[in-house]
Amino acid sequence: MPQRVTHERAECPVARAVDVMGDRWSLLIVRDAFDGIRRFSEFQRNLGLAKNILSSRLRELVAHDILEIRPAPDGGAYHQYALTQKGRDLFVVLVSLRQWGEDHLFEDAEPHSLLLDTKNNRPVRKLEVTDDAGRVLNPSEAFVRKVTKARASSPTHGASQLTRSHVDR
Amino acid sequence: MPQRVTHERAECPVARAVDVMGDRWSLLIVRDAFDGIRRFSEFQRNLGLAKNILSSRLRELVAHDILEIRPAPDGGAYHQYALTQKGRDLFVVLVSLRQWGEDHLFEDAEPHSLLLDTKNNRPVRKLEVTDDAGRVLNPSEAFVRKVTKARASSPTHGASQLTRSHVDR
DNA sequence: TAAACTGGTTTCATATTGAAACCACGTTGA
DNA sequence: TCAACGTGGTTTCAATATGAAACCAGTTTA
Repeated sequence: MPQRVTHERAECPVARAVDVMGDRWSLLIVRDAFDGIRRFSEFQRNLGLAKNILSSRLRELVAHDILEIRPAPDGGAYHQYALTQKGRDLFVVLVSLRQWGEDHLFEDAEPHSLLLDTKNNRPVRKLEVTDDAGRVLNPSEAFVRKVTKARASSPTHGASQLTRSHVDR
Repeated sequence: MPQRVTHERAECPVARAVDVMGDRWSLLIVRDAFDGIRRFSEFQRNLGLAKNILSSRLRELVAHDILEIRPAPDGGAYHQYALTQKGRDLFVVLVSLRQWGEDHLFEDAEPHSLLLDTKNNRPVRKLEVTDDAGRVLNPSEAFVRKVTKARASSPTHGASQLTRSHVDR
């Protein structure tokens, strides 16, 4: 009985983020929102996904406070889906995915859309991971420190949090 | 008849990237690979996903040249899954997701793992999108320019590439 | 006032996911 | 030496998610 595996309570922020945004449509919906798309039918036309799926994804994104519903600005009957601050903060994620895609998912001569800055119409700079002094870090120069159990007051002291079910799946 | 919608040939690099990495497991497998995980059973134990799914995801990641299979370093019978350069280039994507998760998916007092730089054990700096001169850009200061049809030699001249099926779905 | 559009929901078929059983091979270790 | 165990899977089958299409109520538009 496969119920969807969830990482909602994971201690790893990547896992939680993937839990929320790690599907085939949510990130593309947010991308379109950055491009100014606001209405159901626009999303649907642009993305070419089924209406029921779009409906369900929009509902989830609103529930996660990534999009919010606003009344139509012209007083019309419909409403809009707009990015919240939490949604706008996905900008870097989208840019990183875009840059990786540009670098690795297109043939050399193949054209792709470009992210330009409004001021001088030039491509955005390549993102880099840096230390707190601004020095560029490659993957081998960083590591993940697992959450440290609260010192001297650990509730479930010795028991590893990594313990998992022991069935053979 | 729902066959999986694909964005393989999209002109938008984000769409292609999501097509490859936009599922519940691929990014987490790559995350674990960054943490030094190499073996089938380690991935399985760490992620707690079913073996058939892991098997299929590893196969896809290898097919996409994000992971590669290497012989066991100790000459053993098993083999390893190691990141390729294309896989290592996902580092920024993972870091951006991590930072978004840290900022928006944890309660204030709730502990989470941390990405530190090896040199001085301090958290990595927050990623920022900048223009080509290094000036920080917020989402409203950038825009996507769609691929421009080759000037003066457009093959399918007037036909919009955004045309989609017209059925009501 | 009828036609078209908007923003959905419902229905139903197919695809994907997940758990568990199974399996071949290699290694321990008694 | 041979039984038990671990590894790295594949197979089977049930449950869930996705997608296409039909449907629908309310709103514009002609």
